[in-house]
Amino acid sequence: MSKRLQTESDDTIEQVDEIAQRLFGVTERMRKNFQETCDSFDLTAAQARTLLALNDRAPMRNLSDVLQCDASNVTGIADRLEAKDLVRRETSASDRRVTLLAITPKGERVRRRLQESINASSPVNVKLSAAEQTTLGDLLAKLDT
Amino acid sequence: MSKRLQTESDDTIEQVDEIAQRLFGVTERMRKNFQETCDSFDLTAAQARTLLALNDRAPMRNLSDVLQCDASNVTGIADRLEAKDLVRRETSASDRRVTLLAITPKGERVRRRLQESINASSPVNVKLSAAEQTTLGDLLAKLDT
DNA sequence: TATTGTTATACTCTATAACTATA
DNA sequence: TATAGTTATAGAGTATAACAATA
Repeated sequence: MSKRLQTESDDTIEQVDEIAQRLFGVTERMRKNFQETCDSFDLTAAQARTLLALNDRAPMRNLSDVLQCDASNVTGIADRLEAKDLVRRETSASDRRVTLLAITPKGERVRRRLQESINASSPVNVKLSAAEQTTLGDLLAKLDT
Repeated sequence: MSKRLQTESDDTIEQVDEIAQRLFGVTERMRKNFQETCDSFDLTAAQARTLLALNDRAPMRNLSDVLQCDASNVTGIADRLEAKDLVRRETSASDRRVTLLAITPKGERVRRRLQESINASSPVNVKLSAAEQTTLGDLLAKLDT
């Protein structure tokens, strides 16, 4: 292998590594941003994610899939959201084993403000034009397949 | 505000949210990929990150900055890497308070194979062309400022 | 006085296993 | 027999505080 080709290969590897580092860096910052927003709403990240995932109502089991955590964790999250009157537990009519988490009117108001706050402060929204956002979305979609 | 403008605004918000979700999704998969590679090398993620950060030798304090963790954590990481003969502790000649972590020949071989394995399996490398990688890198750089 | 690395300890997050009530 | 949710408990990861050695 010639020296020139070797160099090109090294450049490629470095670019891949640099992009990976930046991906982690960007999402880490967005994660911290999310955490700060959660703090200002007096919610843990898990509680906020649950609220955002709750369009209307959903089985608790369903939520553990969305949150990518064990079902046992959802119990505590639901307890604390219920204590804040942001969600309430309902027994499913069709399967009495299933408990649905339903968002309350207060929870719906919080959810909406939370979503707005997150999107408004998102670097994706602040730093990129609409066209750049589309390009980024397409590239990420490729990575996601 | 007209109905049409309202709709456009909603579309933008949805796009921002979708891109954010995909960013988290992509990095989460890369993180899992990294974890699997670490497992196959019988290293924890923290040990692997330390090894990758160690070009030659570095003060332990320096490493806690790079790893973005408390200095007290580096002690344990160094203990286990030293037990595997991948690094060794050296006292700095210029400041006897400072302990340097120096990579061993065995550590250097492992580090190289680890880096190759990670880059080769990276979605950035596998799923994107060189041109797309450059575009992605530029967009991430914008997000990172 | 301040800093490096160490130790002991505590806290958070998450998973596992056993349990109940339903199916 | 299998599944939804609960409970108790254990593990990993990380941070805080006190300490010895050195600057």
